[in-house]
Amino acid sequence: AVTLNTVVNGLCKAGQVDAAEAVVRDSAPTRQATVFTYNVVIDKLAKLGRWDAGQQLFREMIRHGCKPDAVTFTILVSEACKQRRIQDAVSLVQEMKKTKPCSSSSSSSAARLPFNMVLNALAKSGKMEAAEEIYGSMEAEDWIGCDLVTYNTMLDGYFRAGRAGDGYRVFAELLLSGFVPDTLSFNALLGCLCCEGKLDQAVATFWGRMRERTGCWPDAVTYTLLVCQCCKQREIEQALRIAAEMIDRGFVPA
RNA sequence: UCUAUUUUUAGUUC
Repeated sequence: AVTLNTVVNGLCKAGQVDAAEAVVRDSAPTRQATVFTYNVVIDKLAKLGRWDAGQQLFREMIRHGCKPDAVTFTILVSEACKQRRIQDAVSLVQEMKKTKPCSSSSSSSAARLPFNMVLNALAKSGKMEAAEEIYGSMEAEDWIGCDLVTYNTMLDGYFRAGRAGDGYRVFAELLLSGFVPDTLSFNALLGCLCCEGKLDQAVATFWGRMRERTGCWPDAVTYTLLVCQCCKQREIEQALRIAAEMIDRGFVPA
């Protein structure tokens, strides 16, 4: 098995993917190929944009009793997202949920990665119903779970979809799960408040809750968001106050 | 062996 990995790895590095694929395929009856072996080739195929070939090998590994791990799914999902094949990415992650890859490279955070990637792709394309479904299954499965990135991604999705109410709900869920919101969480929350026209609450949050016991500070995004929103609402005084702090802290106006 | 996993931008004029 070690030598097979070495050969396959070498072939891939030398750009001989087809040969590598053939070697892995021929070795199937001997069961010498490990997840690692398959991952190397599937990754190379993905990098070359050969989606179908990658899928095929993925199916083959399963058929031959080699169980894909979190890395396998990450390879395929990241490639699917890159190619805007959102539906494929969703299907992969659903399949992963069913097969529940265990041990080896499947620490909880490794398992979470492809799910977060899909969530991001969905949030970016406004498909929040689909995102919500995945998010729900992450919460439900203890071997996956949600992390700050998960919550921030959902928050951002709802913010850009203009769905403030759902944004607040996710923010509450973040807190309920015991996470401490960071600057990104607050930026999305502030965005939700602004898009609902609750500028006063956004400003209050900015000066208050955001810096209390969270240890997080406004960043360039926070300042841009609030200064622009204040200007839009003709709250020039407030805009200037915020801009002043921004300058104080060494941020340069764009 | 994988990683595109999370954030912003007003008004004016045309």
